[in-house]
Amino acid sequence: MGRRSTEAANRAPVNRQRTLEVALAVADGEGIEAVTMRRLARELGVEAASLYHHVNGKDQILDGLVDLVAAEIEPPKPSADWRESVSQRARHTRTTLLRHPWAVSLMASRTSPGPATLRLLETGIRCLREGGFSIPMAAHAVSTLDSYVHGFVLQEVNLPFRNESELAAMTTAIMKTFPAAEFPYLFEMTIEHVLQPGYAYGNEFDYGLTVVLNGVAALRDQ
Amino acid sequence: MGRRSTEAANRAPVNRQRTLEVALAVADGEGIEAVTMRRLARELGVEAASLYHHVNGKDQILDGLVDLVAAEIEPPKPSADWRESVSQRARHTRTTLLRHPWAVSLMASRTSPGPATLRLLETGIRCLREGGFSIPMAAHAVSTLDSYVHGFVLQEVNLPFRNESELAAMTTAIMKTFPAAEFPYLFEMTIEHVLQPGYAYGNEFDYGLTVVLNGVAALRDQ
DNA sequence: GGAGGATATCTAACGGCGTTAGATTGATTT
DNA sequence: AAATCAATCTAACGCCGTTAGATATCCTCC
Repeated sequence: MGRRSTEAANRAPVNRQRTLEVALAVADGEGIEAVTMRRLARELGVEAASLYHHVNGKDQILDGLVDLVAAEIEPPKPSADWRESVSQRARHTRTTLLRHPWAVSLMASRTSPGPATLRLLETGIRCLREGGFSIPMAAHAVSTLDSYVHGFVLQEVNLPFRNESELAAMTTAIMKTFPAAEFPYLFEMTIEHVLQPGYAYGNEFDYGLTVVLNGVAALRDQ
Repeated sequence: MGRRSTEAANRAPVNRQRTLEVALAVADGEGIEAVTMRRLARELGVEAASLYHHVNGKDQILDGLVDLVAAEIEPPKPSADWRESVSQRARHTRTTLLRHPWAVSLMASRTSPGPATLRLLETGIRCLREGGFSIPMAAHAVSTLDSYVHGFVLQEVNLPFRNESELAAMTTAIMKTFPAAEFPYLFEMTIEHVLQPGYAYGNEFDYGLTVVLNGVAALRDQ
């Protein structure tokens, strides 16, 4: 009967790339845990088992997602100033990862890097090497920088609050659970810094980035 | 019949703490994905549903695991030198997390911090404050440091190789997949640095830590 | 000592997951 | 028209976290 055939014809073809696009949309919209074979299949108008003709398994989908996100990270503009280009790369990495909050943990845990992931690394090393870093110092520097950026964003995307009042609610709840005498410095910082109007954890990023860049600059001239 | 009763008597009592101990052992031995309600129950000589009388759900077990690991991180020895104590705290954090490779991602993603987690944070802030950091500078510093440490260990525990020869196999495999002209700096660094005898990614930690400490020191005197 | 209630455990099931085997369909080529 | 081949389907397997409700064990109080 032709019904099935017209349905199939009206449907965009299922393939690896379309599957990844759908997976990206689902992950962004409802979190990475909503990315299931059955869900992607439904989204593509197909049954779960059919996906295995286009993709080796879920792991390959996750690898593909990571590389999609890596590809989205805008490379730094060429600059004579290594500090500027390295800093740009770090900031672009962060903003991109914030758009795909599920991606940080995934990037670290995936096993086989895709082309975009390698390109991102290449870019980082290039900025440093062209800025005068020796090979070993560039290795130290890129490891330090990426560790900082990934570590920061990892914490940032997992914060259990999304605005100042939720933060206030959460911190005061924690403070009520424990006697103040037990964590004097923590409570002091909470009250006099974190709970001050205008505080946002994300603002710490630039301070830390400057710290790391300053430290890394010393490596260059070593 | 008394058989069941003696069995129950011979069995160590099931409770929250024992459940967490078993969960820790299973996670260390076979990875966090082996920590399932059914598995923990089997390990405790009980059915899965029974666990729900001692624990609210799997999330609570994961929270408990994170705090167990946090409690294991040895606090730095009191020292007049903030640099030394902060550095010790960072190194202890790393070595502990390396003993429980599943813990890094979990620590970041869990929502409600336990007492040991808070204590660890308190310790970090105290080292800095007693070392002469103002409240805002201590906030910047502890965020930067912990971001770096967690970020580094996150990459470290997810490395898809465990020794020099596996690293060599993997890197050469990657290099064969892509044309050398595409990633010149990356390949250069791989060949002239990473593949040199004695290289181990873990050694980068101390370089980065020094970098961050140097950068953070400038915050203090700002 | 027995009754009653609390606590702990059990069995059974629900809906979901990734994955596989094997049948079926549809289009393309011979 | 027959044969081939890729794409899809149905059905199932063994896991998962969690819940409802029956059952067993233990402690307390009369």
